[in-house]
Amino acid sequence: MAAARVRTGQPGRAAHEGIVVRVSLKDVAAHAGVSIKTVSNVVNNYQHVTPAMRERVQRSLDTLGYRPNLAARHLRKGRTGIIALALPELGNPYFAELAASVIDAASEHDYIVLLDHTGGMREQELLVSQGFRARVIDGLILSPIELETEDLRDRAHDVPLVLLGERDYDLPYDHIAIDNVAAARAAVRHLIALGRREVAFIGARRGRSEPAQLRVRGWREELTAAGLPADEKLVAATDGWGHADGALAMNHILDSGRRPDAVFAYNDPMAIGAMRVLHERGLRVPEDIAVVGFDDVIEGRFGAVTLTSVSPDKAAIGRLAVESVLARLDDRAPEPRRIRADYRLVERESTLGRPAAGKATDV
Amino acid sequence: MAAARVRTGQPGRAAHEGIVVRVSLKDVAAHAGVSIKTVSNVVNNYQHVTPAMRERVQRSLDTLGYRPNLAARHLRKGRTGIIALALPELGNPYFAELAASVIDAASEHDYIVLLDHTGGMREQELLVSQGFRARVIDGLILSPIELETEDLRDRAHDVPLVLLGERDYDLPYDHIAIDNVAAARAAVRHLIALGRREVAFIGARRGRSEPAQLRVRGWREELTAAGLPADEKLVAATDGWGHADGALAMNHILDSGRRPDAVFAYNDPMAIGAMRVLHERGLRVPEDIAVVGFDDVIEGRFGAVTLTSVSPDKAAIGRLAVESVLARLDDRAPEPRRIRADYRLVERESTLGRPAAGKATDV
DNA sequence: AGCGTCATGTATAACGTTGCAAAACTTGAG
DNA sequence: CTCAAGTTTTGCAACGTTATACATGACGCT
Repeated sequence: MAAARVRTGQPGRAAHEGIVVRVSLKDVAAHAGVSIKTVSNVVNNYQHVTPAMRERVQRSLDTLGYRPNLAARHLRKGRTGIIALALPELGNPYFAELAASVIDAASEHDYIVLLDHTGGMREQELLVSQGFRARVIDGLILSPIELETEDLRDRAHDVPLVLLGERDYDLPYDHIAIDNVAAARAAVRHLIALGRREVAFIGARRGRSEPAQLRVRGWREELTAAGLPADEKLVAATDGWGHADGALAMNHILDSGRRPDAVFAYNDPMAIGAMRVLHERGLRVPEDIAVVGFDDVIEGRFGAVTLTSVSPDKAAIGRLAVESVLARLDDRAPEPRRIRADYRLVERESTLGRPAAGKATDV
Repeated sequence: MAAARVRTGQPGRAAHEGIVVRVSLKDVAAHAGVSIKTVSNVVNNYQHVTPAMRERVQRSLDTLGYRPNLAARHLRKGRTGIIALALPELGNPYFAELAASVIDAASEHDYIVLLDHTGGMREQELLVSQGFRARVIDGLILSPIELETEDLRDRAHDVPLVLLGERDYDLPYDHIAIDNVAAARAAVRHLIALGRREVAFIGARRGRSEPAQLRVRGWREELTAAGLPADEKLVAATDGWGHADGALAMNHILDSGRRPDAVFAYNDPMAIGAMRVLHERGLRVPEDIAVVGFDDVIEGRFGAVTLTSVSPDKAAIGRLAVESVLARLDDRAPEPRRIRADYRLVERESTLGRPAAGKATDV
């Protein structure tokens, strides 16, 4: 009962008994006996206000419990204090952790985050990028999967856009990502250094847009550099990027009669799905097959076999994304930039030691 | 260059070359040669507009590419079209999946979701519940952890609040949750039916507020009902609810010299953390120790040992939460209600079969 | 003393929308 | 042909804020 919707007919009366009425600058001005603008000046920390006046107004502000009406402020200033973050899938812990990092970074600048998910579907991504889903935002951070260059080219919109993730567009937008090719090469290099010779890649996306292409390229380049064949038969394409897709892809490779001694997965959930399949089929990780994932999500650290993974600096990515949007909003920010975030390879049990089979003679 | 911030000095000019200028009702009215209000009427599907007029205005609307200014609309109507969702931790996949479900449900009603996370900390939860974090919202869905009854009692606010989760407050707010006691009892009953006699509980929260108390109670009640001792020494308290906390708690119990034949964890991440510890210490799941989790997150289905778990109907919870908020917004909605969502127990490998030790004579 | 300069406070006009009530039309009955 | 009773359209005010430009007064410098 206490907090039901209550509104007095006469706006401007002070709050009492825990019931809130909206109090506006006008009310505060009346209470303090000054003009509305002066109250506004105090609220906005305008420079030229005498300490005495400031204190007097502040007292009224506190007494009445004034809280600015953001809609009005927005209408006047054209700013909302909200940025949107559109991610493919919240179910993937990488994106969930990234979202948390963006929310925290935004919060430091007094910005609030409106979260949306696209399911990685072009249609949804288009809607988001055109601003049809959320229209009260100052800026947009988008992690696209299927979106094409032309979809973004004619984005008729003045809301600053910052792109996240692996997709690479030749367009004048800020783009924040780790160096996916280099990171993939580091992962494959690690496997090769362990004596692995047949490295499969799971998670190349079906369809024309090939969002996973940078990681596939890294895989190919590193194998080639090591003088090993980059056998495209060992690249398994999938429809999605979840645990189940990883499991499917792993089964697919094994069913084809191949028995790679290492697997590099597009991301951790897929790697974990693949490991489950290996377990079901009696293959040991890492002895028979080493596995490397991507994203370093928390669950990779608690399986029966902990997962080696490429670990992007999520906190940095979130922070950089927010800062880029805000910079562009304020017309600071030079040319659109491609920003590289840090990453590192975290080695765990899934790549511990040399292969059992290939090195059987050692035993 | 194409989509940089561009604004003409003269608002009201039509869009051209992919550059957007803000076009208002006034511009459309001028273009169509009618009053602003008539355009507004068309936009809002007002009843008394002749088809001819409607079409004429619509043509101008389309030509100029009118899009309503939500700030102005909000200022006028007092609605934003945004509801906030405040969750403890996005890193926990349960909450991530729940967030996805809320976003989808809101989207069906043309509402957008502002996401916040509290870290499960009272201070943050208080801020959120008082509306200090997000002030542009029509309603709030909050999943509290540490918040106390008194914190909510004097919530001086007219924004509808809907509570989610296990915490139970005796306050006039809608509250959506599964029957935690019954669900916990079902989990424990399942363990007992498998012949387990010493069931540990991990994840009772330290501190006075005891957010996990309902599940602990279910554990206690079911054991007692089965004539088994509910040994409080088998209840492990933790600081958090992540994988690491589960691992810690499991180690704690084993280090104390106890060797339960089953573990019921507060949630899946804790259960998985516990299973990792069991694996490290050479205990087999489920032969030596059966494990049941809570929340049925996706990762539980892909470990080396898949996890039996209580599966709340997340889609329903999200939908019910959104509907409750909106109902209260429209002053439909009777008394504040306690709504029970469905759940079921999903049995997987971690509770497959009878204990190896206790039933050794059978072999 | 006179003048310009600067600090401080204020009145007013937007921002784009919708509710209200009145104006301008239609229609039909008498 | 008039008038009442609609139907359709319009004008105006208001939502709460801030930018602009102006008014006031204090101060320092000739």
